[in-house]
Amino acid sequence: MKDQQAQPKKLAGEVDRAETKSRILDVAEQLFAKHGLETVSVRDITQAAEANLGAINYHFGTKKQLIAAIFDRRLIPINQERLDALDAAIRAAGGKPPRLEDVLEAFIRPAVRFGMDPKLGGITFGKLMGRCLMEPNPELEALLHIHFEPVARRFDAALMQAMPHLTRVEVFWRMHLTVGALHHSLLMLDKTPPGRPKIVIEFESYVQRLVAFAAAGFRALASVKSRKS
Amino acid sequence: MKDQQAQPKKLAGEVDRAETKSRILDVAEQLFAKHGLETVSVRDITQAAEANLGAINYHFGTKKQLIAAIFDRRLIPINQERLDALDAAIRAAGGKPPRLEDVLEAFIRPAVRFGMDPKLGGITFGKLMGRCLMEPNPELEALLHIHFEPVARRFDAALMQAMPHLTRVEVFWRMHLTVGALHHSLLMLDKTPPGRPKIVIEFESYVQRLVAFAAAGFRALASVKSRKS
DNA sequence: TCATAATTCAAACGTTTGTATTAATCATAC
DNA sequence: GTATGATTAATACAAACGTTTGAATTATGA
Repeated sequence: MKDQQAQPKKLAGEVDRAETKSRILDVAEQLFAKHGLETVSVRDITQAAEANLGAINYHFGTKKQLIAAIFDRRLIPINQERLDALDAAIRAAGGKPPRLEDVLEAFIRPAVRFGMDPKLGGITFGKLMGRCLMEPNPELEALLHIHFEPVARRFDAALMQAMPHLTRVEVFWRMHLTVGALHHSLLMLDKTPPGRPKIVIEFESYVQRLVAFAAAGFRALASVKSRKS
Repeated sequence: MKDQQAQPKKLAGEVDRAETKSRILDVAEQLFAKHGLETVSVRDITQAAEANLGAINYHFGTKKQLIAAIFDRRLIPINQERLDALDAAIRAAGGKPPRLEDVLEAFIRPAVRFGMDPKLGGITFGKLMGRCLMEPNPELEALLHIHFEPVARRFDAALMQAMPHLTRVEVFWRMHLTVGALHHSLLMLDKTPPGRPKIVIEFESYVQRLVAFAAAGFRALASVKSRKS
């Protein structure tokens, strides 16, 4: 019935509209980002994607597997670009420890770049990611762990080189503060500040702000131990 | 039937166990913090609280009103303590602008203090708060807005005095990065770092870390505009 | 053209959800 | 005690959920 879907479609009258499967992926990503994983039902998705109710179960198996597919599609390129950028930062340092700002930028920039505007308007996946980092769903947690574990390992090592005075636990700590700030800001980007006018974000300066904020935090906390406690 | 619940109970054989209503509040707070608002059903709560299924609807009206009651119970004292601490910081400055660290500590310390250990083990409300800040539930958003709007207004003003070079939008921005870092860290506190041993947190040094991280971020970003963009 | 596989479709399944209902129990005031 | 209002209890309800099913439809390869 649906076993050999290695080649879901050979070649036929395409161009009319995207395949059902990818249409569902796009629509589901947007709805999940806007309203949350549990709030959005498979009926919401299939209706918005102009597909049949059974389409999600047919193409993905279950709702959870659809969610996993959405994360796979975004997280794999994001984390690949992170590792590439980290390699470049280490290479640029030429034997010496990499610059703290370069390491942080290697981590932050891909999240912002892929988090926004993949032909869908706005921040979409960035918001989805922010929400799901906070959610207690254990299966989702396991999925994210698989994606992030190798990335975290390499960035931890690089950060310990860039900040030799910090222990592993302290780097772990500060990195989590950075991740929190990053994703919270991605989520808040389209909220209006106290003064009504909508906030405008320019990609490059946004990344620089985040990097500067995080880098300062890393350096400041390096001396907190000698100041207090 | 249940209209005049001004005096839910006069005075009788208490001490055996807490009232049903407050028992539900405690249990629901813990379950919501651990598993999320949508995942936990009213049946989960009433069973864990050893109450009848109808108890939530009887005492609170609806599940959403129970959630609102949970937030009211914690947020009112937290934000009151924030405002008191802010007053103290301004008073301590004696006419001059308050110290940045004092303002940030006035905001952060109550969240950590009330977020953890109100006779329940662990971080409980801190986690719940972190999750719900990210959630797209519009009614919840409205509830949080009511609680935070006056607090945000006063802290914005104080931060603009402490950092006179920053515009209102820039303060808004940085404050959100700080809030993101704060709540993400509260959520992550009981996760284990890469090295297996569970992380131990000491209240005072934890607060100082967060304050130092945020203050450094505020100061660093003050000069980002002249550096780039 | 015909057989075969892939996809779509409409309908139904069994759970679980939050809430409402109605009667029983309890404590208090007269 | 007895009447009154507050609480608890057991059950019922309609709606929504994710998933399954089997037939109808479409596209593909011989």
